[in-house]
Amino acid sequence: MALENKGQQKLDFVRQIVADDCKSGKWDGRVVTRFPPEPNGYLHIGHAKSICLNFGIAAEFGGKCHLRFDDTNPEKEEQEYVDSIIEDVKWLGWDWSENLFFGSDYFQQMYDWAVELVKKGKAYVCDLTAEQTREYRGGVEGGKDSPYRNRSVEENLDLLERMRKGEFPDGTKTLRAKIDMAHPNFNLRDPLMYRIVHASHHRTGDKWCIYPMYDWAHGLEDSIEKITHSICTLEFENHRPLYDWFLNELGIYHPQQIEFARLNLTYTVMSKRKLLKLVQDKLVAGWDDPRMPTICGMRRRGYSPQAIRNFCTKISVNKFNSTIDFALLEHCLREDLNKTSPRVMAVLNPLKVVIENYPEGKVETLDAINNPEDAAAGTRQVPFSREIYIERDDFMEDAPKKFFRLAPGREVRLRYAYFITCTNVIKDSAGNITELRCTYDPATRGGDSPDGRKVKSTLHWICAKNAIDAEARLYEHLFTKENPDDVEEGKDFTAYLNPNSLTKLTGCKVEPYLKDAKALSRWQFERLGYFCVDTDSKSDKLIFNRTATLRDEWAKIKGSGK
RNA sequence: UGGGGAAUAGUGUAACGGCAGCACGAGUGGCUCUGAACCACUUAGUCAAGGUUCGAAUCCUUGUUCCCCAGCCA
Repeated sequence: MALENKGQQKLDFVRQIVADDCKSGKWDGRVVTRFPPEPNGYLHIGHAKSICLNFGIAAEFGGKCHLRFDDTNPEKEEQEYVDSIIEDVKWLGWDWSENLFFGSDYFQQMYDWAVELVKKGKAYVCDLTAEQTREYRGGVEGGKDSPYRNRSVEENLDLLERMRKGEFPDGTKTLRAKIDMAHPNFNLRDPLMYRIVHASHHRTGDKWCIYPMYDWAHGLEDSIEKITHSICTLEFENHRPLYDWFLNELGIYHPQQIEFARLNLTYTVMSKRKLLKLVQDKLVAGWDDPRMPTICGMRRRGYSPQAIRNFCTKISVNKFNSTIDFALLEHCLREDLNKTSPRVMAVLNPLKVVIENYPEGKVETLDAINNPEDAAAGTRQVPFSREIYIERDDFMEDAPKKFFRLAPGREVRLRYAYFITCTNVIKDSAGNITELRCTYDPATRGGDSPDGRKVKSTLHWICAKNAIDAEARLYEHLFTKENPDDVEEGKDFTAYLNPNSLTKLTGCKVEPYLKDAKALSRWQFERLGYFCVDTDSKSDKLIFNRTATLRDEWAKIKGSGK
């Protein structure tokens, strides 16, 4: 496992704490972190930040990182999500070894500890309804004590036991910690520990009808697993006093909670609720729609695990909210894909070219380099004949000065093949260009001219006789706004969905070399971008997702109107 | 309004009382059988005002702005 932080002496604030603790011997040199997802949705790039932080720290400091499902709410959690989360963390390249845990496995221990707190007079059964509980909690001026706050230990013990046994309907009773109803931090105003929910749990079935709240459960889970550094997001900062209170009252092993800022990305929504809405309202094709910032969506789009990990290293970790420029993610993507993706030629919008002085019926094969960044990737053979396809965008009848590509009378190079010169433009009755006539120079075979003359550009092309048809799916940002939540009163984040976020192109032409390309394999289509074989692709119906375009100088010139 | 956090180029992130640096983006040029990659250069910053100090992004004071918290969600 490559350590992205190896040799990096600047530690982020979390790693600094861990390093200091290792030095002082606070945890006897142990480092144990955990990634604790709730299995109620698919993982996204924001989770990747947390995953890389937790697993990364464990790897760098010679510790362990647990994968723990925080499954304390049976009404929202499903096995489907457990499976996808396991798959995604694995795909990102992290390994939890035997340390796969479920919060629900600790339900009995949690209950025993609750009984202990009741016996200490630190917890009580409360009969207030949800609405009353809210009223009693109060506002900034403070709350007031529940009328059930001073029940005897015996009565509380009896009621708690009967809650567990299922004697009471949902919502009629709760177990609450007895702390301080006037505390300025709302989380300490006698927080709920258990609520009654007669629902089947994806792992414990109907064994339990009371379920622990996050604040009660989470620290206990960390304690049981002997976590050293419990890393969570900023919104739990207000909960830390409660995290500490429970562990102190119980007098059990007490990890340190550390909070960091969650990831925000331009042109992206990150909350599970919003992603779920996109899926449920069919605004995207599913959780793994390549436009989604989910791990499975990005995988299908063609992102590599390494690109995502490099990105997570690069953005670092901090305590204040920030929004990362999507361009940085794309930079990390291209950086990795450039090194690792085999090159191939494909024509997205074909324009037929007939090379008039090339012998009819002749087919020859030419050597092409698979990856100029990686000599070990070797070479392949590309067929060539009299009729080929080039990209429509690579020809202009009235070419401006900065357009270097093919135009009437102009000579260009066909990659790995020959120099050709455009001699004639053929149009249909509506004036659309349907075909180009060219001549070639046989002396330039392979792409070099013996007389040393230069051409301004090199075009990709596909031999018409051997071309394979393919579909290409081109993606843009899902939203047209950098911040999709920045909308007018009364609208929500779906108001600025990009109508052009997906363009399906059929009739694309690709090299025969791609005939058996495997699902999810990643390629660079030369001069166009990085593409990934879609999971729905078949050998007789190839589908490619455009992961990212190549940086495109000409597009900038064209776009600026120069 | 109570409590908890935080502010460094357009964006992100370093500098831990001692030269404000790096990356992305943007721009210019070089190179090129990918207008890619690569290389060089340019651009632009300490929230504000006071104070301590030989010296402050860093310490102190005051202010400003932003984020989080009143689910029987996590």
